[in-house]
Amino acid sequence: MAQTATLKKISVQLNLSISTISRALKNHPDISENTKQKVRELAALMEYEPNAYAVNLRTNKSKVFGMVVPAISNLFNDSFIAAVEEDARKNGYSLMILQSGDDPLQEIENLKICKQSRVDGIFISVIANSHAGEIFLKYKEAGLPVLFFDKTPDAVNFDSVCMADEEAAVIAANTIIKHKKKNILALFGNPELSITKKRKDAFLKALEKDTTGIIITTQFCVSSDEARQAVNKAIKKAPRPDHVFCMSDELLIGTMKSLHKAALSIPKDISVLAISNGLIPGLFNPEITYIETNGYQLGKLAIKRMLENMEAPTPPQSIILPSRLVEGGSL
Amino acid sequence: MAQTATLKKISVQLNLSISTISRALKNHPDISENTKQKVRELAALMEYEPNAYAVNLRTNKSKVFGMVVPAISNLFNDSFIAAVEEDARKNGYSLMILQSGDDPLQEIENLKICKQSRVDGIFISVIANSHAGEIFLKYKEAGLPVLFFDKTPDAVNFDSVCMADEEAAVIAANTIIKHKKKNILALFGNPELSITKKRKDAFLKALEKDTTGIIITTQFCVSSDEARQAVNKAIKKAPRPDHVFCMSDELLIGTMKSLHKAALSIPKDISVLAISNGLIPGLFNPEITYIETNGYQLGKLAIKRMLENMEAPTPPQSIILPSRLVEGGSL
DNA sequence: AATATCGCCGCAAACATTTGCGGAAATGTT
DNA sequence: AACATTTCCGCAAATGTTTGCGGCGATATT
Repeated sequence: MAQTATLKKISVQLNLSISTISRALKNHPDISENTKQKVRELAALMEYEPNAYAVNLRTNKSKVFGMVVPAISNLFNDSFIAAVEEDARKNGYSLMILQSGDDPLQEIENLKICKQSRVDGIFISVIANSHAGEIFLKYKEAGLPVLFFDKTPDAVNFDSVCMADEEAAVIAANTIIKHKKKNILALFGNPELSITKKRKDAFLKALEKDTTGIIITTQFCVSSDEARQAVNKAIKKAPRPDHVFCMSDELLIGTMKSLHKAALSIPKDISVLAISNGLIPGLFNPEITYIETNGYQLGKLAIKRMLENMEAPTPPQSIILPSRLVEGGSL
Repeated sequence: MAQTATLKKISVQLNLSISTISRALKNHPDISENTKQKVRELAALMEYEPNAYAVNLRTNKSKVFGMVVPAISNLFNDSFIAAVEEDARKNGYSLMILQSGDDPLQEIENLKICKQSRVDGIFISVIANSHAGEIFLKYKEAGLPVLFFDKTPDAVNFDSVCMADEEAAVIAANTIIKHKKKNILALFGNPELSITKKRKDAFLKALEKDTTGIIITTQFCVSSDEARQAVNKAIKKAPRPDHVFCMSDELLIGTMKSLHKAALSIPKDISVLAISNGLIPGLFNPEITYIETNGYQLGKLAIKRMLENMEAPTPPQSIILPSRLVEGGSL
């Protein structure tokens, strides 16, 4: 209950001025070693801690980053966030997290909260039908760094950190060709997202190279359950697809539930390939072959870029994390 | 690039005092409707936003909660955090997240960061060998609310929100008895955690009631991989266990990898039961029967409790969320 | 001995906001 | 017409910290 210590309280005890206390605690050369010693001792005794708000007010810096995501609880986002938090903390920054759900208004609201909280920078993965385009521009002009990750708008001239979406899709397509699959069910996420378009276009284009007559059925699913139903339906048709491609963990989960229920054997009856963070594919037997999208690594890149921006403003960059195939036994 | 608007800047434009602007924007009755109108218009035009730091400095409130967890990326924690963030935001609060890893010093450091950031309250799930006991006491005495969730120290006189750990363990034990399992491998997490002790003690005690001669082997595993190795070893022994109990998702994952590799059929060769958030058990075929620990629901309870505390300080409560059995086909 | 240098420290303004108090003008009351 | 009340607004202090500038005594330089 002891009142929290302030510079002033220390100063009256020691019969010194506030400025001297301040300088002593920051090891300013103007202050003699003698008084520094005294000040430090009393400060430690009184458990002095600088009032962050006063500091922020004075310096106009908060040492806080804002993180705006559709949802925290997501196999990709959570590891991304974990990585960003780790390195932010190591560099004296904290992370403030806001979820947008799938509500464009909430996303805008969250950006405003970041602004009002005077964060020093914003990480954002945009929602499907984001309306926040002009806000990004405005913030940027106001000198508030905005960094997009994973799900980015089509805006240029911003920092962004993404998976190699096209590359991943191409690897997927080539893997499918290599295994001579002929009747493909390809599941993609929310069609409003540019990440979906990119992956789908690259996937289809890469498959076109195969001239042996592949049948491709593409389907958009915005939830695990939609994927399950899509697969349910597809495997009842004749001819049954001999392969399912899932562009995300969510879709993979739905797919596997359907295949389990239908008691189809993988990869004998049907093969499976996904783009994933890696946890989920490892749970099945056989393990699912996947193209890795490493949220943790991406987070490391993102925070690195942001910290560079804190040092000195640099021209915007698009950073892309390469993909790699991790072989399971599902194909 | 326009300098951010302040009360002062509005005041000079309108030839009014700063205090009048401040009061007008808060709809203070002292100010005439006429000038309120003018002020509001100009404020909107200039895109005035109150400087959070100045407000916080003045009011000594931050509208920010701190969340200290061992790790964000965790099937339980991430949904807990998501729930807390949702309702915090709805009530005008933001969430600042700090990860402790498994480093007691980092945990203490994170608590200090919370204090220095002048958060209005702290949610914390402690790490295995936490050294932060005295700090909690000190913060509490200083009027900074601390709420424990999930992994709590043995401290009394604090708010805490937990799963019904004993109850879940008892349900598990009874389920095992009901299914007449006789040779049980029981996997528990970090033995330093009180949650582990509680679950283990309750589990063993409930199994004692069965007098038909059950063999129980308990094992502590601090990672998914340790669980995998433990199961690997156990199933090679004769007689082979006819059941594996896992107190967490992490252990379940390791267990399933081992069982898959050994090509044991569930539940014919061996049955499985877990305490889990629900996502992972649903991925297997058959789905794993589990006792539910709902991080999301727990988060809702936690933030509700914290917000009550903001209204008016209330005596500490221990809130316990009941458990329920969710039947899969693994038993 | 006069001047320059240096070590050590305090004054005061600035950051943006909130709020108790008081004051002037306008209106209402006898 | 004298007084009381109400309406509307400004002054100034306070929150805790940072920092440019200047000052004073002591030592060093010529």
